[in-house]
Amino acid sequence: MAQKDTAKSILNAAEELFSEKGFAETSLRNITTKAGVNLAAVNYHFGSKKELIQAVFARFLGPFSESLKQQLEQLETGLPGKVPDLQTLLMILSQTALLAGRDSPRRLGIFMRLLGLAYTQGQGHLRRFLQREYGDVFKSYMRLMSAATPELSDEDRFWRIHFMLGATVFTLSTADSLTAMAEHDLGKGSDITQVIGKLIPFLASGLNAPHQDD
Amino acid sequence: MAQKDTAKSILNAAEELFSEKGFAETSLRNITTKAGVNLAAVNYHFGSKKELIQAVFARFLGPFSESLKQQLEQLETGLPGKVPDLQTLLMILSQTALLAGRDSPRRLGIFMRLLGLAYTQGQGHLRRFLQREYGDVFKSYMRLMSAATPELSDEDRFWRIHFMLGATVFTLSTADSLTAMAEHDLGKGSDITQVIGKLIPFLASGLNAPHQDD
DNA sequence: TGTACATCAGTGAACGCGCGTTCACTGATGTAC
DNA sequence: TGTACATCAGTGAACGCGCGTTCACTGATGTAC
Repeated sequence: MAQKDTAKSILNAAEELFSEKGFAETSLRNITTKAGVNLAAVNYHFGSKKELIQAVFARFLGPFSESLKQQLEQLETGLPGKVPDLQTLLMILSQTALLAGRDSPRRLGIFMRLLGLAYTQGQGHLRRFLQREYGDVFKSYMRLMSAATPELSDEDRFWRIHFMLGATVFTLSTADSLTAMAEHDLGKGSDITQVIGKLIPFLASGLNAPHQDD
Repeated sequence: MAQKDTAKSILNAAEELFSEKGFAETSLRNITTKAGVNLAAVNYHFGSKKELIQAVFARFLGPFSESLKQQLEQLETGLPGKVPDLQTLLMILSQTALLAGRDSPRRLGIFMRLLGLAYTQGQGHLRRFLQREYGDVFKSYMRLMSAATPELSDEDRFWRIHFMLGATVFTLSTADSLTAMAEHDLGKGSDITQVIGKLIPFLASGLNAPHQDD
């Protein structure tokens, strides 16, 4: 095996296995067997299992957040002083995500599953890592979101953005089994681009729902 | 400790720890220490860790599904031949869920976190168990949902129901940290009933979004 | 009413196993003089 | 150009540890005659 291939095949195997089974249920022996490399190579290249987990996220989120940052800057210089509308913002986010996962059609689904796991499983180190590395781009995007929905109260916007996040992470992360179900029950398969196409009107409509008093 | 208390305190401790850390990350030693019982008591009362996990779900879902089944039957006998509308169906579901978690305000959030874990973590045995035990009530409810949204194509309905499910499971399962965030960022706390109150208009609006061609 | 036995909830200690990590080592490649 | 040394990627075997499970056992309660 040529140099550098070892680290790469560890990342590939880890990404897939983590997304299928979760972090704790996936052992380094699972990963190195699948990758066809020596067990000790994980600790040699990444230091520890925790750092391997972070590296898996960084490989996806690094390019993604870079590309998102550029898009947002272009928007600013293209239309100085103007605020992009909601539709534009949602499109930018989904296009950037699709682009970041373009290596394989399953990649985005796999990554969404990882993101869901990061939220639901313990892994405090992972949340701190994500916050530290990508917190700034996230905040920029959120500022634009606020500007694009001036009619919403801060409270309604806060909650509805999280409703959107939930619908997105959950359905894209289970997109594999959902499309299989749709194929079986309705005779209509779909790929992740089509699912996103169905998701966006749902999200936009939910976000703009009339305010309802408690 | 009086008889039967041992099994109950194991269930209490397991429910809480599983929801905090996931199934694999929670050891029987964690659970029995927290419950203040002997390690071997888990296998004595439940047989194995897998069966303990199922028992945790059964304790919540048993009463929940019974109560939901009754509500649906009452609906049928109260308005024979008529189909309940979407608003009614959503209300019934959320009321039943709130009722099933009434022991403590945190209970419903805890259970939603468990449900999210059941989806995202391996646990094939758990999905089979849930399907076998509660598949029928689920199907009845879905039939009513279809009847209540005749204007939607089967495909749009299928996907939008899963978008709703995602938004619900995700936000209710992280409701603790989200309300803390809302309190910190906006100075406005909220309990789970209020979150559901905000969620329902979002879901109803998303489900009824205009159809958009791919 | 008293005795013998059965059932039951719970216990303490040990079992083998797979885990993440460590470490001394190898062999190939690069660098200095 | 040749030799000595340093760096680097990767290896094989072992480490101690916490895991789920098992098992022989105890002591209290219930049942039969």
